[in-house]
Amino acid sequence: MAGRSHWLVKSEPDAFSWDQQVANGIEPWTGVRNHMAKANLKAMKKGDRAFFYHSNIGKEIVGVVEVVREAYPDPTVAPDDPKGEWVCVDMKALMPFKTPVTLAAIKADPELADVALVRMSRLSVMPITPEHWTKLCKMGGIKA
DNA sequence: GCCAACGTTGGC
DNA sequence: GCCAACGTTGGC
Repeated sequence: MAGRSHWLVKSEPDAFSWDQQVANGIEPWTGVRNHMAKANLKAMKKGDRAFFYHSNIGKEIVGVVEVVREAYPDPTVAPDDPKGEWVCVDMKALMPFKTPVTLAAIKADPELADVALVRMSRLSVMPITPEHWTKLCKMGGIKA
């Protein structure tokens, strides 16, 4: 499909890991409390794909997920949250990377120097350009 | 365990 | 509205 966007989402495996995503199948991606990340979540369309990145432990891209439900109110937001409304999307595990792509490998590649993961390390949901998507899929040993 | 980056908070 | 202090995240 034309115009499909690509993303990268981060999770600490202690909190929510790729294995859990695979085991659960479809899983709401909740807990985002950052405005830039929220804007990215809202921009996701059904059918968009995202890399699943393990932060802190592993520090590597471990698989690909697909957006199966577009942004809706995050049920984990406290009713009295002064920040008001946050959103989440539903993700489905699509396929694992044959070879996880580590942060070190991404940093070591000049072509990937401007991937948001490197430049804005604290952002938990970020867009990935088509070029970077293709390259990272190749590095992960899967077809884009 | 430390430190850098960055968002948020609170005093003014 | 500015800016310093503080808390959180995430890499090392």
